[in-house]
Amino acid sequence: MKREVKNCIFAEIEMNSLAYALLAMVARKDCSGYELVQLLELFWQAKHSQVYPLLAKLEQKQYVAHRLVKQNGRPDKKIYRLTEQGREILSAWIHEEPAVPVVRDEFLTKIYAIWLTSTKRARELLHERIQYFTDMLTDRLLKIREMEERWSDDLYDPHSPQFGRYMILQRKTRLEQEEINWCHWVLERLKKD
Amino acid sequence: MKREVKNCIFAEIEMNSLAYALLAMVARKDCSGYELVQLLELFWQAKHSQVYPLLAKLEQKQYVAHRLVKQNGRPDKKIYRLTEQGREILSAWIHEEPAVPVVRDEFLTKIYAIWLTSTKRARELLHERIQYFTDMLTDRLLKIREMEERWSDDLYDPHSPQFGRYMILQRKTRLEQEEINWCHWVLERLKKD
DNA sequence: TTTTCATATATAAATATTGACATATTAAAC
DNA sequence: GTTTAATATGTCAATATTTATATATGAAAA
Repeated sequence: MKREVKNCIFAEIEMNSLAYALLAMVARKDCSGYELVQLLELFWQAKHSQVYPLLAKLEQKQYVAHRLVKQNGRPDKKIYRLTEQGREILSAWIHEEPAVPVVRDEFLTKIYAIWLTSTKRARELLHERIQYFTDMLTDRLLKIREMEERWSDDLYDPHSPQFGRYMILQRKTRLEQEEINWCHWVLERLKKD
Repeated sequence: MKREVKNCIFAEIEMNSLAYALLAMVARKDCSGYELVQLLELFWQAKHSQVYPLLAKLEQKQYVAHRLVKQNGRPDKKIYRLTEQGREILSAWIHEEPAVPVVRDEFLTKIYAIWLTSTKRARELLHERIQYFTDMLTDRLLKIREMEERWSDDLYDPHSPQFGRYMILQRKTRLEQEEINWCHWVLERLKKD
C-alpha cells in the first residue's frame, strides 16, 4: 500500500502547491512567467528561478501552452494559457483539502526579542513596518480600483474568472490595514517609555 | 570583494532566520526543542526535524546551552537557555533590517480559481476556513489570558522579556479576527447565487 | 556616457524545509 | 487488550526555495 501508481513512467512532475498556483493564475488570464511572479506575490511568493522551470514542466505535461509575443522595445515574451487538461486537474485539486497556511516573518522575531535592546530600535522597526505596509496598501488599492473600472459587476459574480482575485485583493487590504493599526497600537505602548 | 571572511574555519553555521527565531524564544524563557516548535507557530512554522539539529548546532556554537530535565511519566527533556554570546549576536541581529515576510496559502489559490467549480465548494472552503481560524483564535485568546494572569503589568513594559510575545499574540488575534470577518463578507457575496 | 532600472527568460549551486523513519513513555479511548 | 494521542528527541532522503550567474533590450537617470 506504499507505492502510488503514477500515470506515466517518464518525466513525472510532482504537482506541488506552486504548480497549482500557476495554473490558477493562467486560468484567470493568459500570463507570461514574468507577470506570474508579480501576481503570485499576493499569497505565494516565488522567485522567477522557481517559476520558469516549473512552467516548462507544466507545459511538458500539457497543463499549459504558450505562444511567443514579440515586443517593440522589450525582449519577447512567452504568454501561457491553461489547457483543457490543466483546467481539469486544477478543478479536481480545488476539491481537496487545502494545506495550512505558512507564514515566516523576521520582523516579528525582532519584536519578540526587542526587550534585549532599546525602545528606540523598536520604534524604528515599527515605523519601517508601517511604511512597508502603507506602500503595499497603496499599490493594493490601486489594483482594486483598476479591477473595478475594468470589470465592475463581474467582480461580484462567483462564476467570473475575476471573482477570486478581487476577493483576495480585498482580503489583503484588510489584513494590511490591520497590520498598520497594530503597529500604531504598539507605538502607543512605547510612548510611556 | 566576493569572499566573506568567517571567524572560524570548521563547523561553520549559517545563522539563518530560524536560528535567530530559536534564540529569540529561549531569550524569553528556557525551552525544550519540543516546546520551541509549538511557540514558533505564532510566526515561523518549522518541523521538529529542522529544529532539533539546529539547536545542536547553536549549542556547538555556544549560543545556547542545555540541561537535562527528568520527568515522571514522560521522556526526559533538554531545556535550552540563551548564553551570553547568544544574547550578543541576537541583540546585534535586531539592528539589521528584517527580511520581507513570506506567506504561502493554498486556500487562497483555491479561492482564486473557484469560478471553475461551484459556489457550493466555495462555501465549504470558507466555512472550513472560519472553523480553522476560530479554533486558532480561541487558543490564542487563552494564551493571552494566561499571560495576563501571570505577568499583568510586565506585558506593557518594553523591557520585560514577555513584552514581545504579548504584542505578537495581540497582533495574531487581530489578524485572525479579520480573516474570519473577510470570510463572512465573501459568504454574503455568495448568497445571491 | 556610463550606470541603473524595468522588462524578459533561463540554469546551476547552495540552502531551507518537509516527510518518512526511528525510538520511548504514559494516559486515555475504544 | 489494543489502538490512539500527546510528550519527547533524533536522522536521512526528498523536495522546495533562494542566491548567484547569465543574457538581451531600451528608457531614464546620473
